[in-house]
Amino acid sequence: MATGDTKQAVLMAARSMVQARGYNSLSFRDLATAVGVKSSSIHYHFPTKGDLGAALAHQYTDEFLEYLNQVFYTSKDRRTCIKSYIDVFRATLVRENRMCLGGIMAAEYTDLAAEVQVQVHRFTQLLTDWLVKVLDLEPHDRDPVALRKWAMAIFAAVEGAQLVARGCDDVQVYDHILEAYWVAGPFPAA
Amino acid sequence: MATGDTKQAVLMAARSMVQARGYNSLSFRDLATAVGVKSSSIHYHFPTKGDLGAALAHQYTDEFLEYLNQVFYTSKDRRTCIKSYIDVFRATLVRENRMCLGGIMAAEYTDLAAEVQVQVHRFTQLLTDWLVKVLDLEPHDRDPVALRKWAMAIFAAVEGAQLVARGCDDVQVYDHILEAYWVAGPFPAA
DNA sequence: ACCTGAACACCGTTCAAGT
DNA sequence: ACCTGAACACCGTTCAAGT
Repeated sequence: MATGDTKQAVLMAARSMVQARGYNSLSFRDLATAVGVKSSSIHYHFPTKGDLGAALAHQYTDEFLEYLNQVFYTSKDRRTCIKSYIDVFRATLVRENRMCLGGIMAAEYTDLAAEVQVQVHRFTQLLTDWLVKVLDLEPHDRDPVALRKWAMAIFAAVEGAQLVARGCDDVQVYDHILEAYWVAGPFPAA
Repeated sequence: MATGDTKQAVLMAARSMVQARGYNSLSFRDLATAVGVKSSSIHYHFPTKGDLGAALAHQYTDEFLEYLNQVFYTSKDRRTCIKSYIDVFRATLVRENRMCLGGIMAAEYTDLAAEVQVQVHRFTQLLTDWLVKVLDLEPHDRDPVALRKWAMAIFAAVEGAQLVARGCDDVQVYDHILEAYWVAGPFPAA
């Protein structure tokens, strides 16, 4: 086996396990079995579960953003970008009712090691940065502060739709919620 | 100790523990220590962790709804009802960065016992029922199907705001997101 | 450099035993 | 009716030992 193969295999296996069952349910022994190694070997690459979780979230954020930036540069259209954004979250849901790593870790936040919490912040920050960039593609009347709040609102609304749809075990729920978002936003005007 | 006291004490302690650290992190031994009894005693009242989780979620939903119905009957005003709804979710967040039981269990959904999953569905169903009732207080142009989607959108948007704010460890984030929701809903119109 | 086996204190669960 | 202690197979973690 080439150098770094085990480490990458662990990260890959861990990612899908966390997205499926949550970070707390992630077991070094299950992980070891999946990769074909002993649990103590995983501790060689990731001394603590926190180290693994942090590496996992960091890599996840990077790849997520790489994809989003690709979307941004190929479309340069606000509505298309947001539609693609929505589709990524939908796709994870379809894949065995999985959830966004950032979302599931936010739910488990209080119980996370400090180094993992930092990665949750980083994920939220970088994704809302991207959304700000997208919203800025077309003219609007919001100042920078209001714009960031708007981006966070979109981020939260999509995370929430995914969370609720997962709880309903039904991707259609995700579609219905997003349909309603498009119509008028979640709240009554007056 | 009077009859049923231990059982109720277990439910109360378990609720705040789950809201703080998640269902998966709930430990029968911690719970036993908190209540002042041995872990095997808890199994007398709740044979499995699933039994405890289901009882917990059921009671939580009932109390939540009792409060919301109180709000509904005293105000009978759409905007006031939704503002109260938002405030309840804010209050749980303020209390030591806790989260809605329904939300945190939705995140852990795949790992939950079937009887707990059912209670997650029940929570979602009854809260959106209440939101439908509230939205119906004032005239609108949506058919029953669209109305339910609207209610689910509000439900998801608020859950999402709580989730993201928790991940940021900052109640202000919750306020900012809801501020943006009120302005125009999360998505750009055109 | 990378992996392992054995040990530690934890977990949910079971069950025979106590009152 | 309610509680307990001891046992079971599981956790993450550590560490001395192997190659």
